[in-house]
Amino acid sequence: MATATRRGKTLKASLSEKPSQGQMLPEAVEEARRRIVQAAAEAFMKNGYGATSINDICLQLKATKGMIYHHFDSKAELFFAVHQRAMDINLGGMVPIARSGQSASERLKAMTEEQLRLIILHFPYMCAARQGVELYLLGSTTPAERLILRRLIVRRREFEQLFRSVIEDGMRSGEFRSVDSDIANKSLLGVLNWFTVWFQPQREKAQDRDKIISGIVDFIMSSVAKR
Amino acid sequence: MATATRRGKTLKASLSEKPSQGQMLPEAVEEARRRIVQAAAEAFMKNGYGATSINDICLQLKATKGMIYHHFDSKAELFFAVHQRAMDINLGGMVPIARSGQSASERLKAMTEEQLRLIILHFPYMCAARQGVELYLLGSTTPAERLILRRLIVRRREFEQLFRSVIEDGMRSGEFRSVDSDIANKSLLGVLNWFTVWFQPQREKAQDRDKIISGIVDFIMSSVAKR
DNA sequence: CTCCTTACATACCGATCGGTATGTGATATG
DNA sequence: CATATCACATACCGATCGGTATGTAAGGAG
Repeated sequence: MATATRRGKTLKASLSEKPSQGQMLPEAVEEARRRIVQAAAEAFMKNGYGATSINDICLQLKATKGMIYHHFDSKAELFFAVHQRAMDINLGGMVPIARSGQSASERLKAMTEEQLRLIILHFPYMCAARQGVELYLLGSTTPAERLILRRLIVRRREFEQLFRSVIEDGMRSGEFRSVDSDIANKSLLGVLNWFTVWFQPQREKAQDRDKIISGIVDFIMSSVAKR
Repeated sequence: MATATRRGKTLKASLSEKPSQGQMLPEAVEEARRRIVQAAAEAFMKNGYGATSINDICLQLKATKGMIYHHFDSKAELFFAVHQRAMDINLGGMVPIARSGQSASERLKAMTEEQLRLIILHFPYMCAARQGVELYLLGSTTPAERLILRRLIVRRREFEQLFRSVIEDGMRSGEFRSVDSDIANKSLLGVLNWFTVWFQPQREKAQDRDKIISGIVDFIMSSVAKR
């Protein structure tokens, strides 16, 4: 179709340096939103949610406040989008492993390993997500923000529950020693979450990363292994 | 001396509900500073450093901005005082145990247990201190703030080094299995630091607290124990 | 071509921020 | 008594915040 051809050209044009104004394709709009969320994630990582201004994100994005508010209603909703994306990544990575037919210890090992890789690969998102959890748990939010955060925390709990289930599976099957699964789970997540604080993606080299990952996996597996 | 007697009376008056104005005793000044730092710690815990305004602290303290700025030059210095106090508590608790003649595993167990108790006991300070570490590591600070934070991080490292030394002692003595002490240390601290995020002092009852503490200690000890 | 919508950019708003300048009442000093 | 100082309280400042109102250029529809 002629329309399709024209659309194809418009799409390519919109994906180049300067996107065209006026009516855009859904894909181009999606791309614009994606870029904003990416810039927001990086800004939130650097400054924290509270200390990040919309202007900071504009600077990162090399765009204006008008553009951001054209796509997102508020700073909170932008943070929501970042956190949402992080949970998509997390759940998308963990669910297949959790549902695989492997043994509990194999699954736990694969999950922690993959989770650490995902954190490194999507570092700004994961940093922002951790901040979201902190904000929610410490309860320092406006009612509007809290409403938005609540939805995210539901998915977060789903994510955390995956680890807990595997721990409990391992205890039932006798692979793991007897532990308080709730405490073990929170401690495990503490190790992973704190990783987003001290790890510096731009410093560490690839081989060091593998060492770090295997070291943390080792730490966690040992904490639930039988003596 | 007559002077001493008068001073004694003034001190008592200053420690009551409404402190007297005009010239105050050093002890009373110290008490005023202590109350400000306490209020600041609670505010920083609730809202985070960036999102906490001096007015928030005033509200918590039921005082005015004038009073706070009479005792502290800036918000950063106030945060510094909170973090400093937290490190006093931490080092004051850990050093004696670390230097005791006990075995590495006894020391590690005692240190984590005591650290968790200290976190619960001085919760606002510990939450603020964790935020300080995050702020520093993520590097989102003004040059002035960074200068102040740097001094704190030195003490923080001293604190963290205590755990690391014990881990290495345990490996040398054969009490612990062979691990990457740096990774194990950071993971251990992750468990402790994340505890300040998910633990809610006002909810948990005393007996539950003991269960939580022993659960976390168990998790950590197992992670370094020999199979 | 005109007209409308989209996708921004620009200019601006009230609120709030950290910080300061100044006023005020109590007390120590001489 | 006068005077100085301390310990605040009050009033205020420029800067910056999240958010909005409006202008404008680029398409698509007819």
